[in-house]
Amino acid sequence: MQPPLHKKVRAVLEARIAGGELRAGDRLPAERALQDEFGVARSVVRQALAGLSRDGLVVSAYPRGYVVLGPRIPWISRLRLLRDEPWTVLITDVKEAAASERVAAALDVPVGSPVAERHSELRGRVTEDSWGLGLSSYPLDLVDAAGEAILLGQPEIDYDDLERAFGRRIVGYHERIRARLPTSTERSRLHIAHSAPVIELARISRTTTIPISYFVFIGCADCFEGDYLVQP
Amino acid sequence: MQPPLHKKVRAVLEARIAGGELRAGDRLPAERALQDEFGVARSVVRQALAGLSRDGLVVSAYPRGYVVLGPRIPWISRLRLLRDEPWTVLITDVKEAAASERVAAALDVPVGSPVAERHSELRGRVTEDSWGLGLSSYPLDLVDAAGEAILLGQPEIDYDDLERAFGRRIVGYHERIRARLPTSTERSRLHIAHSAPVIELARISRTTTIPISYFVFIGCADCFEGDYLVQP
DNA sequence: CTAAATTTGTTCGTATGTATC
DNA sequence: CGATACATACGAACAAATTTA
Repeated sequence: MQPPLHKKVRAVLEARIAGGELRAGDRLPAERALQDEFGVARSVVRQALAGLSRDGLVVSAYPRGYVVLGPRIPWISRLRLLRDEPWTVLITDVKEAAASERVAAALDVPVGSPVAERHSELRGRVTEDSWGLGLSSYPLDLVDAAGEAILLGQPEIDYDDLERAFGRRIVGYHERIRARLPTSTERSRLHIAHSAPVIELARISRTTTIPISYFVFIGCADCFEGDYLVQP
Repeated sequence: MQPPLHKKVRAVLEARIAGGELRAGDRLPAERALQDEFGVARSVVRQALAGLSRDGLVVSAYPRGYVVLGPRIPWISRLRLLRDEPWTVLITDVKEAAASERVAAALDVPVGSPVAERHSELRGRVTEDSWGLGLSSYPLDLVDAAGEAILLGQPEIDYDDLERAFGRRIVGYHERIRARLPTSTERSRLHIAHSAPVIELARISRTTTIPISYFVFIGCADCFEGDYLVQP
């Protein structure tokens, strides 16, 4: 059970964009050129491009190729940062915890079940302002020791890691965006006023049968916007 | 230059969901069954299903078929209504106007150019509460008389109408979601408190070269959430 | 101004893999 | 274990739109 080809192609292109090899405004090589380079069918290349387009990294400039839009923040690629300042992601805490009611409902496990929690924070690199708070939760009663090591030990986790930890393929995720006023905790951690709204993104990643990850990100409403490219 | 097949298939399935022929929780016919029914290739069926899935109307329940999630509000299908009450859409005003700075920037036309404006309102059918306000703007200097008639005359406009009015294919759109506090006008029209945030969705539809529609929807933050299904 | 080249979009057909029941 | 149904993958051809020669 190896990862599908289109994911590999996509990962390579993503790395080239993140690494600066392809910059915003650049044109991607033509589909047929990528087809030849990777030795795959054109449909595979197109699947990869569709994925990059969904995440806002590239856009089709038909019929002049695909244009790079620029790098995004990993795992919240559909939230666009409205600041020019460079940012940094801090993993502030990684621990085992008992599932709260909300997490339990999202992950479809009993309240109090063991979950891995990964707290993160996004902040500006210059001003050191905190722009957003993240929390990922993973059900621990579904993984073995090796999986637990991935979820609780690694500095960073991407989707491939997640699939390895659970030994299952992620078939999709469901993302919800809401706006609301901040709680007092959020106000103090994000240093925002009582009346400044926050934007909340909640994502449940699913295998074919069960949810395996619940991610919530809360950011200042004036720092982020949801950003979706849709091809009808 | 007729519309692509996958759009036709999608339109038929959309109509079946909107019309109640397919209800939430139902399973869609298998891809191969649809392939036979419509007499198209399976890739075409899959394109149609991918589109429905993006709009939150169906979801893949691999490998048990596609499941219907239920009808959505047209042209804001990616905003999910958080109320159970039935809703209704009112076209409150249709007129020619001069492009404001914001509209002009979005549509890439000079400030003051003629645009068609379509104001709409979404409200609960029982309580008659107003939940959201919509405004679509279309550049009029790019259409002929027939196009103008469509943009300024028809009761409802969908994407096919738009393509007819401009004689060009819409290749995609860019949707942005933001949260903010309401303006005084919005407060009074939506009957919300000063501190209750609103969610703002802005969408630019584009042909290959130019934007041809700018749509802004503003809703109470506690009435709507962005709702995105992503298949990585 | 026209024609060719380029590149994505659409569509077809087929085959095999994989998860669920 | 077999049937079902989606996921992945290959290959090919033509259409449509833009740029270039």
